[in-house]
Amino acid sequence: MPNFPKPLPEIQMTVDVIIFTVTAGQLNVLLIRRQSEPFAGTWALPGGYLQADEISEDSAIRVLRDKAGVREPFIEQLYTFDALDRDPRGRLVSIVYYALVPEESLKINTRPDLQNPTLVPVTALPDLAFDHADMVEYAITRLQSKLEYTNVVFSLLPPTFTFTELQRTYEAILERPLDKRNFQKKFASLGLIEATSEMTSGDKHRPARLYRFIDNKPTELKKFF
Amino acid sequence: MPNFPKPLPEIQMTVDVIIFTVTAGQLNVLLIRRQSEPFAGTWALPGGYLQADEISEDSAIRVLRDKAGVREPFIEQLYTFDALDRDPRGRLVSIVYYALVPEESLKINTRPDLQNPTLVPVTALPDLAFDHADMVEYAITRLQSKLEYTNVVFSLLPPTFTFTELQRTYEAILERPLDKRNFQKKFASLGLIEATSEMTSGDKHRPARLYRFIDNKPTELKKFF
DNA sequence: CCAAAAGTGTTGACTGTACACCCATGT
DNA sequence: ACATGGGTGTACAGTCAACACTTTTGG
Repeated sequence: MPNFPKPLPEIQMTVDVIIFTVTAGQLNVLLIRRQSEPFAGTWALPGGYLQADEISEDSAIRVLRDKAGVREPFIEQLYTFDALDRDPRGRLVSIVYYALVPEESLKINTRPDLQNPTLVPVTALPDLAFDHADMVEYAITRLQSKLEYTNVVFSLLPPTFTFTELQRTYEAILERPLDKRNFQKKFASLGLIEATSEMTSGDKHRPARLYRFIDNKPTELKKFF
Repeated sequence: MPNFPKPLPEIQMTVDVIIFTVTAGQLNVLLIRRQSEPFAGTWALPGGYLQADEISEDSAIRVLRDKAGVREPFIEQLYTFDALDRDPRGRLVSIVYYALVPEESLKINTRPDLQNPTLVPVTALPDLAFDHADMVEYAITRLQSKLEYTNVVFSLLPPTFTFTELQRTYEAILERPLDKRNFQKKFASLGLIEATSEMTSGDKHRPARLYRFIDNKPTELKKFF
């Protein structure tokens, strides 16, 4: 390639991961507190250097395991951020992934030596190190549109769930209320979920039917919402 | 980050670019013929090494200028490919962009010392070097869905165009015929284009009205097709 | 006058949206 | 008995999809 000088070794690569989960009707992101400079003490996304013998997706999966105790996440590459000034240490290119995790499969160990991994609602994000705020913003946009034409929501829910839990998950991410009757009609007609014979119990109201996803595989749909 | 060893310098980065244009009702990709090993003599996407002082998008824009003579393209990051065995020379991570270019703004110089840049219809792609076939396939899928909910098609058309040219562009990319009356109704109702006072002439049939896009900025739309 | 592409409306099916009341349970 | 969320149907509006003939030009 005539007009490209030879490869330069000064560029280093990192992988950052945006771990989403929905708790109590809120969309949350997992953040860590940086121990070292730059941005020591500031909240940031978990991540690390890309290893020469590891693909970036595996690297992201490793971060998920170490920081959130999650083993089989939904994970997808989001974007590669490579602005020249994004890291004061020099040219660092970051391949960013986002992951969707059901609340109950999270096993977060907030030990300081693991950088205090903490769930933070996206509606109340603190200042973030580097360009991590841009990354989160972009990931939310992507997640919102992904919800509308795929079945990825199953990655955020436990094996069985009520219609209301499903609807609350959508509402948390789309940040708008949905009509209960229309939501149920729509979802029922998609054929993605089926009723189980189980009902909730112990709540101080009428028990709710539990449903499950028929297959837990990412699928594209025509239209959604 | 306790469980990440220190940065390793052995990873190198490249930028590859998928340049799309529509000619004669066909979607084409610009390919070059590799001069050097590996894959010498094989068709490949144009690209080059990422420079330490240049962001990947500018690198992609430079490729466009050098190989296709294009100055103000629509360009978007597609995906970062980093499989361990994607390049026999070692660990090379490629940030891939795709660009949309109107036929008449292309100035391709097929000189062998510029690696014979050549437009090839996507329906008749030769074997490609590295994982470039995967890249093209993914880019086509992305382009198809992008067409359905954005106005990016303007990047593939000249400043003024007929309704039929617009429709043929959609058909070339979506790879299916569209109904003429429904297409015109739909597009007219979107308010993206306006009639000029000009008509085509010299064709051996009735002249057609020429239209233009009201603004040439990427815009998201509700629904499209 | 023939060939070629331009231009133009209507109908029926389907999909989306708005909206309110009774039910089953725990306290 | 009351409070809480569960569960259900209808009507109207908007959008989508199918479909064919007349017009204008060049040759």
